[in-house]
Amino acid sequence: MFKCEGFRRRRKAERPAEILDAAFAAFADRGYAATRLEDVAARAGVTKGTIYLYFPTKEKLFEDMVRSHSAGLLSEADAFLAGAEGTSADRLRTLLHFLYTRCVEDRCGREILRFMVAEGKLFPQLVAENYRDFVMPMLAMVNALVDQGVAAGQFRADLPRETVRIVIAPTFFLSVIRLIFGDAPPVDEEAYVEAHINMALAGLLAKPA
Amino acid sequence: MFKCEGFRRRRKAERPAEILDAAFAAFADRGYAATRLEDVAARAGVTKGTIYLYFPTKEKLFEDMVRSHSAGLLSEADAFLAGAEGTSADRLRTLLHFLYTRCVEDRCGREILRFMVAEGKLFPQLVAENYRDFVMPMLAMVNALVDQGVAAGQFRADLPRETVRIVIAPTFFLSVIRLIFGDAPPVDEEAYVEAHINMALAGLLAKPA
DNA sequence: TATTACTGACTGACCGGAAAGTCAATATAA
DNA sequence: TTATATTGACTTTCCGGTCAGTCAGTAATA
Repeated sequence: MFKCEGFRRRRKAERPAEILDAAFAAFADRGYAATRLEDVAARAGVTKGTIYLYFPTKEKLFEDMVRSHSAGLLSEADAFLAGAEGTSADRLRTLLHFLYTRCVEDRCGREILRFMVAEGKLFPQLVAENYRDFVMPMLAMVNALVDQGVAAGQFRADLPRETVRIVIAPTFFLSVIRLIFGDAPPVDEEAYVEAHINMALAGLLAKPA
Repeated sequence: MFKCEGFRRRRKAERPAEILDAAFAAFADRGYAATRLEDVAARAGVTKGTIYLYFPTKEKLFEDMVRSHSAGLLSEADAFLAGAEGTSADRLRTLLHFLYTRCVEDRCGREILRFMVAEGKLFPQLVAENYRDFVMPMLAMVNALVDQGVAAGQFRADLPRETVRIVIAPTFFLSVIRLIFGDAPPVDEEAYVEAHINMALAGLLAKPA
């Protein structure tokens, strides 16, 4: 038997997401330990008691927040790359562009990285989950792209293992820079991205015969 | 009139360093907010009251700890690079080797990065200091190396700006990986370093005529 | 050398405020 | 009137910071 839809019911359905969003903002701002649940509550426009109607503890709230904010990134990457056409070099450019916009530019992607670095020790399960569900498939995706490039004769055949991680490392570096320096990082981002693509292709492309 | 040297005097001289070391271990383990001064005291083999004989507040203790643990890194790098001989490529290898051993392998270097990412917002002055005293001179050093390589005709002349940051980015990436995953990171480090040097040189070296 | 007086590094009990988590009371939609 | 989403005061625990007291180690005296 379904209850009638109404205002209270709608609130109840929306509360968890509202609280999770508030939690993201609060935890990102001050870190797990220093964030008070009353801060989270205030941001969500409720009081502390309400949070406990939907989340049993502060820890669980944090974990659910990270999960809800990292889900979806991967499928997005998949879709983004599936639509990419052209040479292997073109597809690599597309991928790096995606990483820069979605994982560096976008605050959510960055802050997830901060949570991993800053709070990972307290939430080892969350770290493992994130690696399994996001990092590994992402690396596999890049690996596949590189393998295709090699198979097509466009990329060098003698690439050392781990080359893929080297290729994407600069995106993480810029993320870290922005985590540390906020939105006014001491880096010329446009030139940085250009230098990155330049160097990645120099390392990957097969020498013209 | 100088007092006689004695046991008590010696302790007093050594206490600050002992407390700073204990603080490093404690803060690195649990983060700034979650670390209790009694943890620090216990690690140093004293009680909380003693800490306050040498440091006015928890914040100041943290700041002094970071300063004491990041000082020296730069002069070390300077010395390391000054002793490097050979081609520009050789000198670059030497530099990357230094970064990997001193800033990635060594726990101290890594944890400083964690402090910047995790606690930087609370200690903006510390961030600025670290950038000014360590990151900037370090970048200048690498820049000088690259410029020499270009001048000597060993490196390409048309390198985009920010290339230097791209070159050292993979060392930071590995640091982050180890901060997140501890001492058993899901990376083949030897292959990683090889791939890094390989790609850096591919991007930098002038094409043989 | 033996005794005594003194110093100061160190202690640990204590305070006040803050924050996680609880629950009886309230308010409001139906 | 009933059901329930929400509140906010309350309890408990914890921790940064304080300070009066302790006692090992040193110097002065006999």
